[in-house]
Amino acid sequence: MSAKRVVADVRELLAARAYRITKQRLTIIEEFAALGRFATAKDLHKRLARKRSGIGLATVYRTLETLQEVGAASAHAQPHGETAYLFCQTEHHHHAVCTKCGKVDDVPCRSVGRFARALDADLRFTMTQHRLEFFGVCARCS
Amino acid sequence: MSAKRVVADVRELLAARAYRITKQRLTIIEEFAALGRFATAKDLHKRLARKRSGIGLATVYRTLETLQEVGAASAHAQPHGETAYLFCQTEHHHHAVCTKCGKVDDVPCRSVGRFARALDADLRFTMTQHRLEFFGVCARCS
DNA sequence: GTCTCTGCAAAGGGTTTGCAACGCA
DNA sequence: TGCGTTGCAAACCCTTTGCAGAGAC
Repeated sequence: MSAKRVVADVRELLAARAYRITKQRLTIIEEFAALGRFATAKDLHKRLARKRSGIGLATVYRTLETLQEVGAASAHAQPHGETAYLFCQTEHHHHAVCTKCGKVDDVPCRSVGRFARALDADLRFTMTQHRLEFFGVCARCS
Repeated sequence: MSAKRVVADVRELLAARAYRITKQRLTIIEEFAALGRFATAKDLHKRLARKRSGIGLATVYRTLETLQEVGAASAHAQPHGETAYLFCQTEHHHHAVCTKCGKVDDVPCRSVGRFARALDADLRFTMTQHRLEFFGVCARCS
């Protein structure tokens, strides 16, 4: 998917919820979408600063929040307190994170039914939600 | 496993790494192990305060850190910044969290091989680590 | 023109750290 | 007795908020 296409898609998501299309939001979305990996608000802010965008850190935070709201980003709290964000527009799925280059692939959600059945049988636990994360080495790095 | 047994086990883990067995650490371990669910440092601190233990919040944090180090606790960063800790001594496994009562069951790590093979086939991604979390309703709550 | 959004700086909240007193080994 | 541990308070760091001016629609 081209960068232009991605920006256009998110633009629609924003418009659909009556969010305004501002220069700052477009700039952030462009940078964020092109990244293809987890980034903290500070990471993004630093990258935007290099381009002399003049966008404030608070705006980055507010935009990331908005993107989550319209379903174009997901947030992942990290052990030491910072939150890592990932640009992702697709339905429910999981992530395969390359531990070498940091790139994140989407993993469709399959085979979870097996777990659900095993849980019900073993613990009489009825699963309603799940979260899976995979870490390893991607094709390019191996 | 009895409470005494659990405390004795952790005592050994601490001693093995030359950590000192202090009154505060034992008190925290007892409270934490009996809980059987996620707790933040503040949660534990509040519970300990009720028992007039006089243990400081910083000590709770330091003890939780130590427990992670010896493999008796795991930390889970939460969306809004707080970290939830779970007392757990067993090998690599996963958690089934009851969304009604908050109790956490351990889930042995099975069937992950399937995911690994699928990832390798689809994305040429070599999985080295994974993290699975399940949410739902436990036996007692259903 | 209205009402949302932005940038700045200050406030907020969780966690860590410095230090003197304490207490386990 | 020596050195790890504790309690307190201050420091830290990430994130959120208040507000006045700017900008989208």
